[in-house]
Formats: sequence, C-alpha cells, structure tokens
Amino acid sequence: MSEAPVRPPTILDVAREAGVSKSTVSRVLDERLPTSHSPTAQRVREVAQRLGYRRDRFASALRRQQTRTVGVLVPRLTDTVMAMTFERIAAACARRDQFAIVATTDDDPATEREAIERLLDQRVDGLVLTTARLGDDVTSGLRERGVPVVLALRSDGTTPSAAGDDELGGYLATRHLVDLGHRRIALVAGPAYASSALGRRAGFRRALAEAGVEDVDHLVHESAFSMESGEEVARRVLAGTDRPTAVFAVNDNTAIGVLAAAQALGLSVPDDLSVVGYNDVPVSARLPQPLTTVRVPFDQIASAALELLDEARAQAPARDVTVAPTLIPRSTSGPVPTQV
Amino acid sequence: MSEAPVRPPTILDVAREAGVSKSTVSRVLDERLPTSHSPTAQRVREVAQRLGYRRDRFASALRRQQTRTVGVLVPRLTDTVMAMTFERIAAACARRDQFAIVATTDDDPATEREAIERLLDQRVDGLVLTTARLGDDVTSGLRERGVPVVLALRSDGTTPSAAGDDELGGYLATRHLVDLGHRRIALVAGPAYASSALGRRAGFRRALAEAGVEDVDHLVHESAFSMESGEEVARRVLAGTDRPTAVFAVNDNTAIGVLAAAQALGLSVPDDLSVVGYNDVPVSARLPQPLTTVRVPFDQIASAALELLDEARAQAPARDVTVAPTLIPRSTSGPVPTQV
DNA sequence: CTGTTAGCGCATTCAC
DNA sequence: GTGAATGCGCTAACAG
Repeated sequence: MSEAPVRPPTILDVAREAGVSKSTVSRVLDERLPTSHSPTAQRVREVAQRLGYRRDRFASALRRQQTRTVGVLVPRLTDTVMAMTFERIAAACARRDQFAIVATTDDDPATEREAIERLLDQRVDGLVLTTARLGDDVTSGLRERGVPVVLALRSDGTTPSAAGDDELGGYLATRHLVDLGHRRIALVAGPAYASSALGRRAGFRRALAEAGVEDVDHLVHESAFSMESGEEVARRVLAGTDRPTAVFAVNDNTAIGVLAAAQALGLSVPDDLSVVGYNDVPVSARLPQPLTTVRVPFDQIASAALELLDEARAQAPARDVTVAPTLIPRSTSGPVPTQV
Repeated sequence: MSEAPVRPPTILDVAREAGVSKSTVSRVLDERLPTSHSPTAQRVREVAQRLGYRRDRFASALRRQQTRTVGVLVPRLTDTVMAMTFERIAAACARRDQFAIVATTDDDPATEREAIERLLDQRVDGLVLTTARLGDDVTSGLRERGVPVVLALRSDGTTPSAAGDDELGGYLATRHLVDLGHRRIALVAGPAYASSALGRRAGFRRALAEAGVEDVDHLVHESAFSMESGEEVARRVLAGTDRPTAVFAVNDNTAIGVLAAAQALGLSVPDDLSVVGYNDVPVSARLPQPLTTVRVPFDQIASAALELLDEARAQAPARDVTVAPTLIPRSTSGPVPTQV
C-alpha cells in the first residue's frame, strides 16, 4: 500500500512518445530558441504537455552553466520595504521564467558575507543587493569573481543600480511641509552610509533653500532606519528648545517612531506637529493617524534591477536607473500651528 | 583586459591536487557519511579548503535526487508574521545545511497552485505550507505525487503541522481582559477557514465561560486577517449599542485596524476601550499606543516544521507539534471603564 | 531540421 | 579503505 514513487517524465520519455530523438525534444522546448511551428515541434509540445513534462532545472543548469536563478540580499524581510522589494523582484523573475531566492544579512557584515556565499552556492546567475553602503565594497570582490551584481534601492556610484529618485522624494516631502507654512522642519536623516538617506537629505536641503532657509545643519539628525531610532531621536529633538513644527523622517519606520515619541510627549499630530514619512508601507495608511508619506514604485525598481543584471551579464557598461516617487498626503501633515 | 572567467574548482581538481581519485574525494566530503580521520581524508579536506572547493549543488542534486532545498509557501511576505516565519525557517535550514526558498500565493487558489508548481520545479525536497484552509486540501494531491508536505502556523487535522497553541493564546488574551474586569469583550475573530483563528476563538470562549459569560455568539465577529478588515469590523461593532469595553483581535494587523477605528470614533485607548492583538510583530511595540499582544515562538515553530518534514520523508506517521505562546501586556489594555 | 555522440560535476555501483 | 566505470537529465557540437 505504499505510494508509487512516480518519477517525473524525462526528456527521453517525451522523445519516445513523440517518436523523435531527445535532442529534438530538447531543441523544441528550448525557450531561448525561436519557436518552431513545424509539425514535429507541435507534436513534441503536445506530448510534453500531455505527459506533464517539466524540464529538470538541475540537469539543465549543469549543462547550460546557468540556473535562471537570481539571488537577492536584504537586511531583513521583517522590514516591510525589503519584503515589498523582494516580492516585486520575485514577481518580475516569474514573468521572465527566472526564480528569485533571498538571504538576509541582519545588517551584519560577517552575516552578509556568509549570506552571499550561500547564494553563490545556489549557483545564482547574478545578485541583487539592497545592502550597499557607501565606502564599503563587497561588489568589486564579486565582480572579480565574475559574478554579475547590481544594486537596488541604493547606489554606490560604481555598481549598476535601480533606485527611487531619493533627492526628488526628499524634496517633495519637504516642499509639502514648506507649502503648509512650516520652516522649522527637523530631519530624521537616516544613516550616512546609505545613498538613499543622503539623497533624501539633499532634497530636504533643496526645498528649504528654495524657501529661504539656509541654516539647516542643526535641523538634520542622523539616525538608523528603525522605529526605535526614530523614537529616540524624536524624543531628543522634540524636547529641546525651539521645537520644530514638523518632522520629515527618512522612512515610515522612523516616522512611526516619531509619532510614538510625539504621543508620549503629549503633542498632538498634526496640530502641534506635522510628520512625513517615506516608502508608503501598508501599515502607514492604517495608523490611527494615517501617515503622509512618499510612495516609491517598487515594481519599476524590481524590473529595472533585472534588466541591469542582464546588462551586467552582457558586460555592458554600468548605468543607473532612477524612478520618480509620489507624495501621498494623509492626515499627519497640516498647517503650521499659530504661535501663542 | 577582460576578467578571467575563473571556473570554480571541481572535485577533480581536488583529487588531482591531493593525489587521489575523485571517488575518494566525493566520499571524504560526503556529509552524510561518518567523518573519516584517516591521513588521506585529512589531506583531501585540507586541499579542498585550500582550493576553495564548494560542491556543485546542481551536479550533486542530479545524482542524489535530492536538493537539500525546502520550499515555503506564504500568502505574502509583506505580512510581517509571514516574513518572520520564513526568516526563521530559512535560519533553521541554514543550520542544517539546507536552503529555504519561498513563493507567495496572495491568498488566491490559482496563484497558489502556480506557486506550488514553481517550487516543485525547483526540485525542493519538501514543502512547508502556511496557507492551509480547513476543508480544502492541496496536501493530499501533493502526497499522492510523493511530495513531503507539512503545515506551519495552521493545521488541517491530517497533514503534520507545527503551530502555536492558539487555544491557549486566545485564552491568555481573553483571560487578561477578564482579569481587568471586562465582560463585554468583542472578538474580531478572523476567517473560519483558518485553524489558528478557530483556536483563538475557542480560547476566547473558554476564558469567558470561566468568567460566567455564556452567551458569547453575539460577541464574535468574523473578519479577514488584514488591517482593513479589523478597522471595518470595529467601526461596525464600536458604533452599535451595548458597545464592548474591550476587543480581542485575532492578530496584530486587525488590532491595528481596531485602534484606527477607535481613534476615528473618538474613543480613547485604554480608557474607553481595551485592545489586545496577537503575534507581537515588531511594529506592535512601537505604536503610539504600544499594543498588548500574545507572543508566538516562531523559531520553535520553524525548527519543528523542518523536523516534521524529515519525518514525512521517512514515511513516519503524521503528528502535530504545538508550542505555547506568552501574553505581552502593554498599554492598550486597562481596567474596565466605570459606568457613567 | 534531425539524430548521434559526448560530457556538465557528482555519487554510486562494483571490483580490488 | 581505494579507484575505474557508469549514468543522473539535459544541452551542445557535429555530421548528415
């Protein structure tokens, strides 16, 4: 009564059933070749379909020396931005008959090295890294080993990258606050090692400069990307003298931390304090105070990353793709409070 | 000046360098065999290490007919519970020299079937499903095809499963509210197709029965698992007559939706309304009102799922593993408001 | 367009 | 213990 260990049909089964050689089957089913419409080809496809034939990717990869698999490296999947990014990359891979696998670094360089080796052990055809830090380069070592690499969400000035236009996003967020009358706007700036954070910072400066605010250094507060960090920075900034009337946070996580700090300090949002985040993660729209934020087209970034990976494989010169974000005004931003 | 396309060393390179045959190398490096300490074995290992030899998983899998890869199916990774679960499964896989790959279903049966086929195309050695629905069985079809399958987070009464003790968790959450004096406690109950939701519902009933509340049917409100659903249900329930003094929500997502509804209706938490969630996702601790919730040991669930998968491969009889959750009291739960 | 042949890198016979 | 030979399932080089 044990189950039949039904071995899936091989190319040879299809060949026999269709009365051709296995080479013919292999060629007919080769997705890289132009589709033949000869009677033989049609019969082979029909038989393959009927037998439920699926190519063994392992045997195929062994021979082709490529796996149609892309490795994606993220700090952690519990960061919704990273989960979204990976999901979109996986979907884009599915559309091109590739498969995306993921590994996490937990923001730790040693773990990152291990994670990369684990991905390479899976013989991925290329890597998409979301973990780039300015001044640190894992990518050069990888390229020396002949591994195609691109960056997503961040750039490093060297490796091909697909990212949002962070300068524009930072400008839009800040400009929104400026338009509402705010001038004393604090920036929870994120870490200096991330190009994304620096870009948003530059946009912040541009918007304030346009509004005639030049002395902005004291408004910029470095932070991590976490909720904890946002709360901690906000507690400090909001408790000080000359309290800002608005905060632009480098991402939704830190913005949520800012909201928590505001609540703890008894500040009402947006009456006492306006807050703008970045990324538009799903929870942002569903907070007790729906968060004003900047939406990033993650699916465009995902598709672009895969195209850049193709180019990298073809030894094409490196280029960067940048896609424009959109401001999503919600209820955490409002007019500047009238002075008392 | 093009880069050297350095082919990674094969078992043959190691064999030559160590002066033995490739069979010997293969055996020495076979992790399933007991480690030999003969001089030859030590030399082979030393050479392999020195050359940076890594076994080609594709060639190996082709021969062994097993890939040391586990497929994980989740509804979506942007649901932090699912992201946590997958992360822990991936970590547990890493500890046992396996690799976890993931595919998403978006809660859609057709997408689910495709996702399963995509995972099977990757020749996974087994599947971990987090998407089980009572009364619907994907798993029987898979077992007929000889694919080892286990469930995580949910159970279906048939397939081996690793999950939290949802009845206990539901009891702990409700008991906490009962202890604070609440009796009119609404349950945002989740969907009836999920065993997890039903378990929490049962625990809810037990705690209320203990408190002498028997007529609970009108307190139970079915929902989805999303923030949207939680908000929608809460808007209805909190607007009605005989407003409950507390809400136990089937998960943190719906609890966040409840908080949003409470805010919109001008109810203060926990003064007018207590709210308890489930899962303790990271954002819960960082909400403007840190959420009282139930913590689930996801890493134990992950490890157990992989053990069950081993057992399934060995044709062992199906069993379920259940791990105990913990109540995490925070600031959304407080004493029942005094009647006015 | 088709079939024959060889081999990707490894694990497993089988003989020693 | 060790080595020679075979083949996992597929693709590619070659000849027709």
